[in-house]
Amino acid sequence: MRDLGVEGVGGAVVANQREHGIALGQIQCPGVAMRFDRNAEIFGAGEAAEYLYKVVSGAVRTVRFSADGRRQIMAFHMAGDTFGLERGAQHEYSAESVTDCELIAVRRSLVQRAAAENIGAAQALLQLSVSQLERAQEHVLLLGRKGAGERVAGFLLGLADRFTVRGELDLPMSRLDIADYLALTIETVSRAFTQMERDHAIELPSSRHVVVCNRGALEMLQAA
Amino acid sequence: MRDLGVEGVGGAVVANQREHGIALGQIQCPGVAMRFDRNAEIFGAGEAAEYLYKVVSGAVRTVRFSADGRRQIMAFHMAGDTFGLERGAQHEYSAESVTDCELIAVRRSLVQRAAAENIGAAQALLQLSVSQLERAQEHVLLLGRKGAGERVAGFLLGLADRFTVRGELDLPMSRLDIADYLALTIETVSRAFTQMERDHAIELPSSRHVVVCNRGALEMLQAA
DNA sequence: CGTAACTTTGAGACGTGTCAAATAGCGTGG
DNA sequence: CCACGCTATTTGACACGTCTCAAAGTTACG
Repeated sequence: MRDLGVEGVGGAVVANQREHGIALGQIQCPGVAMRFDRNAEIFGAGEAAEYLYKVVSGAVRTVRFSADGRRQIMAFHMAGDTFGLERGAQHEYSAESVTDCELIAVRRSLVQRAAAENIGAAQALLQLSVSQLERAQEHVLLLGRKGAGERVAGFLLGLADRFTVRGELDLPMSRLDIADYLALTIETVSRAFTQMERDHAIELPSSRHVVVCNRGALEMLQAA
Repeated sequence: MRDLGVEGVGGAVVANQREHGIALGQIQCPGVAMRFDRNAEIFGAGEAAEYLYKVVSGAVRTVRFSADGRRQIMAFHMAGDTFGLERGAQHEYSAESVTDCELIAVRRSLVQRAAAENIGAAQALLQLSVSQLERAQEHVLLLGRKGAGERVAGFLLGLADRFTVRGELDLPMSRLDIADYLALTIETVSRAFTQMERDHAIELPSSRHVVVCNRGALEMLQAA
């Protein structure tokens, strides 16, 4: 199996925490601040699902492995995003840090109590779940009905919408992470970047730094 | 664009209804029974999302179209399944009957009120949403990390787990529906069925009737 | 019995994966 | 500050799987 270089070390609980919890509607669920180095395992598939997490800084990926070990990244979670929602008592997927990152972890029991006692909290939780469902459906459409170039263009547009600073975008994740999210190989992802550069849709001052110079061209490429 | 033969006719409200609503926890949300012919549109993407639906009999597919008209079936919903959950006020996808079917439609406002007044109902709704999220993630894994034969085998196993009667399975959907769910072509799906028959994993007395004679072999094929 | 829709089968084209190698980038230690 | 080594990325040539196009076969239904 491919060595993914994920460290087995746990995250350090940060003593001097400024962030206090996760807001669910009006309710603030108190939580613990944690810090992880890049490529650390936050939780693994099969472990007890004890916490709901919110990203304070950095980036996190949620990952599933198929029976024979092929890796599929389900989602990237950036600052402000929440992850760790589960139906049962165990995690169905694992979560790993993409970069060094800070998280807030709230005990699931607290979340459940908040939802049981406060309508707004319950609604916020439902909202969270349904919007993740929508993102997953978008992902299905991407994988099912788009070619390699279209997937990469769509991926960049999705990131650009949320994180572009003056037309510039810093990718926290490697080509391998992008490939495993888009169900391609690193070679194909790399070729797609190169092609988009040739088409003057983007510029690549460095491999992790993207300048979107022609959004329209990207949207054309995204097509599908 | 491919002609999918979906009729524009609405569903008839059944006067003499025996099913009365959808259960959410302890709460029974009263609804209206409806009937649709096969390949009828139940709702379209972009329409106002007024109802939550439950399948009483028959089968329903939820569908999204990519910008250039390629069709992706997100899920099949069989008797007992619920669909129509949305984040916003509009449907993000459309729903069509696969076969003649009977549904219960409950006004969203009633569902929301039930969830606001009753903890159990809110929890049931969340449960519904998270389990659909889990199914969508499984779908992502299927599309992202499996080959044609593996997808078809996985599809059959998923159906077989829920609807096998004495090792026999009746497929309500056409090869085209299966192809559009698995992101393959009808030709590739057909070849996969033929191959599984050659491998003595299944028998095909008719194209819609599957006898699973070697579940282990199917699980091998599903591999991935 | 005839017709239309659905399914199966075949041959060849195309896109992405695989394998191999060159290049660029980055942190570490001298 | 530079040299080194390691990792990440890019590029190329070729293989393989699925799609496309075409046609034959099957089933359902009037």
